[in-house]
Amino acid sequence: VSVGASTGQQDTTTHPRATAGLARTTDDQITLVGLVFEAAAGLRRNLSPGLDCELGVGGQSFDVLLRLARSPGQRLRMSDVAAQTGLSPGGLTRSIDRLVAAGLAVREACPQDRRASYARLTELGRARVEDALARHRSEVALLLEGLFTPEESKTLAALLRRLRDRVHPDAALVSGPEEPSR
Amino acid sequence: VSVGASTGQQDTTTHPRATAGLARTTDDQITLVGLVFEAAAGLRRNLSPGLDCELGVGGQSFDVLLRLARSPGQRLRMSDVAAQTGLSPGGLTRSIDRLVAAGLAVREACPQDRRASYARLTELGRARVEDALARHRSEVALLLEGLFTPEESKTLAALLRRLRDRVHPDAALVSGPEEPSR
DNA sequence: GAAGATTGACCCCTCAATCTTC
DNA sequence: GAAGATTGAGGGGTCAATCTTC
Repeated sequence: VSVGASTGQQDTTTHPRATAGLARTTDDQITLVGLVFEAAAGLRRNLSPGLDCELGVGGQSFDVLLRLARSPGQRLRMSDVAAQTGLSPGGLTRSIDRLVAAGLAVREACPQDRRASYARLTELGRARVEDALARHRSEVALLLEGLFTPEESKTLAALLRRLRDRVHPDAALVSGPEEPSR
Repeated sequence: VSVGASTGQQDTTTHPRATAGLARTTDDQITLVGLVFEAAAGLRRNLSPGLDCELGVGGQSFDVLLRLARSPGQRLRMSDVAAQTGLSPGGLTRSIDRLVAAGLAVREACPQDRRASYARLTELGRARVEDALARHRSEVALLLEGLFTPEESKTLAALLRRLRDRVHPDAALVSGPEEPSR
């Protein structure tokens, strides 16, 4: 996808008609969506390399690893991870395959429902997540240094959270307080 | 990449210690970055199908097409498109390949620099972009209906633009006022 | 030698079909 | 029959190597 918000600060009325008839009416909403995509892509390109080398399994696995790490018992059912991360079932299967191959996670059978299975972080996996998270923190801090005041940061987070809850509500589902398990 | 901002509204103090020792200290900045990724992923999954079927060439080409459409003469040098979209040179080559195969764009030699080449939208390409943009507009409007007040929308866009300019400055580079070209 | 573009090798995701278990 | 998970096929991306032109 990726939609362009592109045009600089003074979007409208820069170029009455850009050569042909393509309207330059940059709807606020289209611009907004484009900015989200561009910001995400920019962040990704800035932050991926660090996570990649820290995890050894492609930075895209970080999301999955983090979800597991934040869950009680460091384990989650496959389909729950898929819902939270937004990955397709197939994509998640392969993602867990890689983590298993790297020794960062293991699969466990689910006694209550023999169709389902859990993915659980290994000790190595837990350690790697912590390392990667630490590095991620410092890289983010460096990248965003001086960009927002605390209030701005708060405002941005609140608005983004509202957007996220609209377009990807499952991402907010954290495993919730269950019995500490084991 | 994709980092989890995950936890719902009441982030902190939901789960004093999630079974093991992984700190639940959700730094504001980490959360912010995670929210950007989650919002972008959510928007993508909501909006891609529409663009896909409207363009016939995978919705991810929309960004490239839009950049071309917004440029004078509907053409841009390959490397400029790559910089604006954030695609790698190789990725852009293949993306243009697909557009050419679909009849939406053509390659043109650059007289001033025989190393470079232009990608230019065909008439069909221009028409498709307009159709896709129209559909995109209505889908976005539907998706974001009632989410933000105009002021909130403005605030969010301003903050996101600042973030985007930090992490992906080239995205703002629009071809700028040149001679209308033909 | 550096820059613009392309190609080959490879990684990762999605979709649809399949199998098992509810 | 529906849900959870996996697999095969295929699309689309990156990186490194290469070729041409500056």
